[in-house]
Amino acid sequence: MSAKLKDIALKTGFSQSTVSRVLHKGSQKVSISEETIRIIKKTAEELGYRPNILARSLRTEQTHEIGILVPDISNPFFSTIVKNLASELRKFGYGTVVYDTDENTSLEEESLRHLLDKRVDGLIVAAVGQEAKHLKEIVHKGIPLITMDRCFNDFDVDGVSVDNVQGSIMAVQHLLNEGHQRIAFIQGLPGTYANEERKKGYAKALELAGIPIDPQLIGGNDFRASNGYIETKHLLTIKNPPTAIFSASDLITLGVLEALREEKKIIPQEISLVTFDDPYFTKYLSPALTAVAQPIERMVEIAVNLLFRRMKNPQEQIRRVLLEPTLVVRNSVLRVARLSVVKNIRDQNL
Amino acid sequence: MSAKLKDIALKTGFSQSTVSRVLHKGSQKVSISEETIRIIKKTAEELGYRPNILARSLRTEQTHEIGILVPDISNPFFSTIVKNLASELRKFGYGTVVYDTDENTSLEEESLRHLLDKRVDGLIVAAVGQEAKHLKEIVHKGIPLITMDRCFNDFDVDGVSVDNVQGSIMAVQHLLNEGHQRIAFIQGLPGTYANEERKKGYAKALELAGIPIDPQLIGGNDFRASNGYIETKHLLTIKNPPTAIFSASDLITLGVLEALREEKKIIPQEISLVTFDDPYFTKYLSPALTAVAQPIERMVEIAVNLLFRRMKNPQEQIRRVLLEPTLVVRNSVLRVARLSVVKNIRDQNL
DNA sequence: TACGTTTGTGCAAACGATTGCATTGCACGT
DNA sequence: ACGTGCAATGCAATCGTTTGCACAAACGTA
Repeated sequence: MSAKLKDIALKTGFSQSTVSRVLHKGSQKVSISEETIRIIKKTAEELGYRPNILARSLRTEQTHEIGILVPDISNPFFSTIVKNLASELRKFGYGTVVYDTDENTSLEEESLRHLLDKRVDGLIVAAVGQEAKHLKEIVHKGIPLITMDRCFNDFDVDGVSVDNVQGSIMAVQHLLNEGHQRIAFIQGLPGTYANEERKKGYAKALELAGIPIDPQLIGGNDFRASNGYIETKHLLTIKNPPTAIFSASDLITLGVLEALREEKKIIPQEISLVTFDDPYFTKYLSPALTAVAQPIERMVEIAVNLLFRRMKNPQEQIRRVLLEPTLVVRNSVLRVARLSVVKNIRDQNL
Repeated sequence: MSAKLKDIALKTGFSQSTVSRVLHKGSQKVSISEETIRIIKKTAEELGYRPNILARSLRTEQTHEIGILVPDISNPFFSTIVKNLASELRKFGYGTVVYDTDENTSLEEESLRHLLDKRVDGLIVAAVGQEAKHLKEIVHKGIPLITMDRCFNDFDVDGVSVDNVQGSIMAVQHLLNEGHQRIAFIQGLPGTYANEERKKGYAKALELAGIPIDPQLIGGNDFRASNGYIETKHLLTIKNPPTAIFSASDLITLGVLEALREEKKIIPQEISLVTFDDPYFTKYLSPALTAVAQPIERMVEIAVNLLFRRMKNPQEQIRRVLLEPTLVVRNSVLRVARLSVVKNIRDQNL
């Protein structure tokens, strides 16, 4: 179809090798006369030459493509990550191949296989997170892989995540400082790194405050809106309901909001709310939500950095970076009057 | 690295050709003995053979990849489209290569070039929409291309979009039916297909109602939140401000909400709002927004359908599909009392 | 028996680029 | 005058698959 090296070679009278060397300044070892370079470049231009990257990759065993795996690209958190990753990698001349695993480990395995079949030069993975076996295999094969956002305790690999424990602590301590004592936690998918860490932070904050954990106040089983909805409905029916809810992700929070509206509970007057994650629309909700924000740009930058470092030097020591989240205080938490706190405590003692 | 056809050939004693024919049930023309098939498949399994798709594509001139171009993947509308497209195409054994053009025509051209370099088998494009020249070239080269959501008047190519004129008419007529007379329109990027069509619908609805268009009530110049913010602020300062705002996209609407909150305008009591687009969080906003929803799943399905049809038969007649949008009525529009309507009209006559 | 036809397999040429190893000519030093 | 070295270029193998063509054996048929 389009022009190839051979065509240019034929037209200029030079050999294919020379043409190749001119057009792809690769092997700088050999020198070529200025005149030749001029002629070849000109003819290439005229013929509208475009290299066949399939052939090139086949030969060089490099695709200049990075595989990206995310659990749900329709989630703004991940689509923003993808967007930033693509633009960051472009700067270095790398393309991206994105797969959505739909929070599904077996789809994740399949995607990974495809990515390997495509011979990507490296991988950046926001894993589903329940299993790391397939990921371990890849690292074992020597393919550069960075985990992002989601990582594993039992899998020592380069990665960057936010400090989930810390984020939860910030959220819960904020609630405590505002006078809340009965704080519910609606969790995501148990067994995943993010969820366990966030739960740990919740527990830690309560422990530090000397408040015993009430198992009734912990519920939920996945990261979806429906989960938030169901759990909230349930929390409102228990004997001594929470005065505040801390929810483990933005989607869960949307479900919480829906349930609260249905039950005509006003935020924050009747119940307070803090959420993990801070997608771009959080501040437009009414009330604007107090949220634990993750530094996405920074995370992306570091992930790319780690990846290139690993690609350049496969022997390099493993690095795991933990970023600090930020608590963005908006209007979804009510300051509980001291009186009522005292009253609460008295109630409990009765 | 991994096993290749040659390895299997060597191990089994058959030729590479035979192995190839067994493993890739391609050319069914030739027959191969059951026994041979068994042996070869078994050895392939044992060696963990995975075909090198670079070599394959180089040879067959088919990549089984579809290029997808969207103007902003961090926008839930497009990320949902991408997600659905990927899953739909997977069913047919096709992979996807996604590029984000960042609403930037020159980046779109560059992405297109990359996609062609990658030898994708077809393209589904949600164009930036100001220029179609580069897209025309591609179609001219005979590469299957479908436009989606964004299309062009002066570019006759297969495509599927929502009926933007109709969507606007529905939105504006709803406002009119609820008694509004002064309806502002905050538009997106002028010159783009979607914007012009939406503006046309706005004008048409007013015309049908016999209401003259007040240029003061039309503003805006891109699809971003900041645009909505600025225009709203401005609209609130004019002498005879609107009682309702119709905004041309979800992002613009977020800007509108921010401005209205800053100005302490209560929706819908003090000002009504209808928005084009209906991302998943619209119903969680307070109040939940009345919105023009686009049938994304249907659109994706049709786009894929059109693409395969075109790929199968390049000569097929061109098809442009227009889908009906839906008006989702929620709580952001106030029914204006008849009295005040009459008063409005009297005021205008004075 | 002789001659199509079918069945199962192999040979070798593509696909388009890269690159180690020649090869050629020329300038320079001795 | 002769080797030495460098600059500029070409040869040809290679990456892993696919596939048209050839071919041998087996089979059916008259």
